[in-house]
Amino acid sequence: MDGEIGKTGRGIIERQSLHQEIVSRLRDMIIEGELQPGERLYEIQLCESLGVSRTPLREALKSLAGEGLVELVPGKGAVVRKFTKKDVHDMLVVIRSMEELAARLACEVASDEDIARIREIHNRMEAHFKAGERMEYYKLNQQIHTSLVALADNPHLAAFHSTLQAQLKRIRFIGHEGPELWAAAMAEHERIVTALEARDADRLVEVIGQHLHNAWLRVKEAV
Amino acid sequence: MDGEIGKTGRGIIERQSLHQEIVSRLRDMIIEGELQPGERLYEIQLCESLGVSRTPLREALKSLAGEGLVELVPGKGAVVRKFTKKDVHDMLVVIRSMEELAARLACEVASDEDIARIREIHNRMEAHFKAGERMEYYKLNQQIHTSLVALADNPHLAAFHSTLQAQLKRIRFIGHEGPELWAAAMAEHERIVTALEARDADRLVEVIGQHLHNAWLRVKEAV
DNA sequence: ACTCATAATTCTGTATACAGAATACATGTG
DNA sequence: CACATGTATTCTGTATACAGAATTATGAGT
Repeated sequence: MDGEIGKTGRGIIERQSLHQEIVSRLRDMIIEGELQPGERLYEIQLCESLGVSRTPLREALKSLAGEGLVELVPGKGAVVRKFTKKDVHDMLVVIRSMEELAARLACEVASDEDIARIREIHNRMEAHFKAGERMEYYKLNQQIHTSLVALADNPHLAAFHSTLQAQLKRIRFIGHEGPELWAAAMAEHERIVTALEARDADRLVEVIGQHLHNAWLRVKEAV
Repeated sequence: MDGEIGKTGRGIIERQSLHQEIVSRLRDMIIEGELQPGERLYEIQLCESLGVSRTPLREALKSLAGEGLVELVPGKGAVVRKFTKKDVHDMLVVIRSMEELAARLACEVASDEDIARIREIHNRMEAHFKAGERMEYYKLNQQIHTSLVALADNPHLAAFHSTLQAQLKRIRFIGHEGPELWAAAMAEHERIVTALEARDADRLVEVIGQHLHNAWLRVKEAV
């Protein structure tokens, strides 16, 4: 594979700052489980596999620490952050509250076009669901939640939501629910989009709350 | 003044990692307005004033970028983040939602001793209010909000709240309300603590929501 | 064989050095 | 005098080098 990024990306786009590239690269490695929770990150080792020197790598690790994906132990270095069951629960409580807030705001300020776009994503997601394409479904699932929060037109809320979602991604990646739970999640999404289209804030909040409560039930055993 | 930190702190405590020291030092400089919003941060200049080399300084800037206090413009470096009126409003909306969530959780899980400790902080704050000691009041004000969130026993919520509070600190620092607004804020705090002691979640949420809504009214002109 | 001490190695933390990009300034031209 | 262009300087981005701490390996003593 040889995934060096040091000399790639020189083509059409003038490269979007090496820093960002290292960060998102490492983020993906953590989320996809290539770097496992609790695993110590040896700098030189990572440098070689990424084709970068230590200085930018260390800076990237500092950024990831800010996102809560790695932990910096002084004198020991970086470790992939480990989440306990309580951590996951706590995070879901917070993300639920954030999405509920976003829901209320979105019902007020979102344009009809924005809402239509959500419906469109939802439809595509349903297609992947029916086709049993887990990965594609999963990605659109993330996207629909992100888009919903974006409708609230509150960048700060969106930022917090985004980092929380990144932290949870790793967990949800594991949480392979069976077909019946999957179908239930899909149905919840349908209710969410419907409530949004009706701009029924109270109902939307209730449905989203339920959806994330169920999300906890779905993953709680897996953690 | 000569506030170098490169060779200090070698005494009793073995020094709490230079990185953290630089970060909190810069954070203070930003919050207290020594580094003004929009101001470009020249690395070498900062290095000299802090007595540190560029490498750890740059790493600290990356951390601060994660906290949202500085902005990293690729090819240009770090700039103290500038907040618009909408930014401040958006942040207060989010922090309000977080504190409301914390309030509900706190009413359930907080111990009587924890609540008593909040009352104790409140009393000290009231004393400073009566004595007209703004700075001491201000610090305890921050502390009481932080402590309230801590009662919810949700570290993730607490972390987000903390970074938001840091970002807002700079603003509130400016927002010097007159005596009558100050008294109103004090009265709101009294109601908050009372509701907490009664573990009346609904009322607590309402009062906190009002308090932060008023906080917006108090600072909106100053931004 | 086990334990403790000591040496060797490895890794982190920091400083310095160099290359490329951005900015500012000065000079020349219409 | 305005504007463009070339040059010089400054700053960022990255790599390398060195010092100190942590970890692991080694060996002597019991």
